[in-house]
Amino acid sequence: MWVSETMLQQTRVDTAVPYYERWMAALPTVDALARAGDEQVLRLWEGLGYYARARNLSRAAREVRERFGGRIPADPDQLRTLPGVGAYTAAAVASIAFGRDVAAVDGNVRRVLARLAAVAGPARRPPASRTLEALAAALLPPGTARVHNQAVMELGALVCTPRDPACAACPVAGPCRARAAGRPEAYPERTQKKTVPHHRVAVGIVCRDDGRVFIDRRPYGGLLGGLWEFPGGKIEPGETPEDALHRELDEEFGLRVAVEGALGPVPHAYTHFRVTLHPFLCRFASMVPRAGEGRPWQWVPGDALDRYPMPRANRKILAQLRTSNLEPERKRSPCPPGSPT
DNA sequence: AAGTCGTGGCA
DNA sequence: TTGCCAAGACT
Repeated sequence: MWVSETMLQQTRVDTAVPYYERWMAALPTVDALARAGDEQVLRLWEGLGYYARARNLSRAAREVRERFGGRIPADPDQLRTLPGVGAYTAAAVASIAFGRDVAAVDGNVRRVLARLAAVAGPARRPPASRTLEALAAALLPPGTARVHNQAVMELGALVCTPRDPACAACPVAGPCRARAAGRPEAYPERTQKKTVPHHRVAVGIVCRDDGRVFIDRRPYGGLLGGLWEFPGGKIEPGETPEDALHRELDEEFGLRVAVEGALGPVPHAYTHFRVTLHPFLCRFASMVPRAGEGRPWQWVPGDALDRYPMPRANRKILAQLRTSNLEPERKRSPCPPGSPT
């Protein structure tokens, strides 16, 4: 339940299911998770997004071992102290896995209750959020949390949907005040969205004559933290993609390359900005590594790239490379033949 | 309180 | 193409 609820944060069930099956097969117990390395954990998580969830999950497994004797606590307040476990996940695990009588309030529940009681204001922020939490607790029939929580979430997911809710099929259409008011989809109130910035990024697939490719590891804590990627960086105003590539490779790694060809631009959308990747196939020329604490990097065989956790956008580039005619003349071995899974 | 943090499906 | 959003947590 803990793993599945974590995977389901901001993620659709259909998306999470195959990841869940694969994860539980590889790491079936808290102890197995506690002993697993971040490399394996992130590889299992690759493609699901919000990678802090995976890092927190393995950290929390170690805490369960050390602080709770290897037993996942049943008390929501204790669950809540584990990294990555917030109010919703604590309540979901406590109620569904352990039968505790606590209301789990997720986005579905907020929407259902906001409509049922016509609660004004953005549902995720006070004072509406407090009203909705109190309402959820008050409407929870004692002794039924395990089924009740899932029923309300399911109602929100299948019937009381964000747009065009199926009120005709709703078991609580009668007392629903938003429906009575005529516009159920007006609840909960939307918060205004900002227009997302768009960045252009140059990316280098840098190959050596021995068929190895350069990758670096993104710092923990930030965007795509802990994942490996092809080097590169933001294209500044007035700069060509190729100029940006040479500048970034030199600045970050002291890496000099010869560009052998360009791949098509790869569009990719993150949560709060969009990027267009401009990938270049490059031949390694020289490298004078920077002194100090740069980010980790290494040369890996092209066919080993699928063993490293990488961002989705990098996999897109790799897939494009395989279907292009841009692969360079080979001296000894292919560069990179990598067949990502 | 408001920003950060992925990805894929859909209109 | 663009915006919206989906079983949130953390800073």
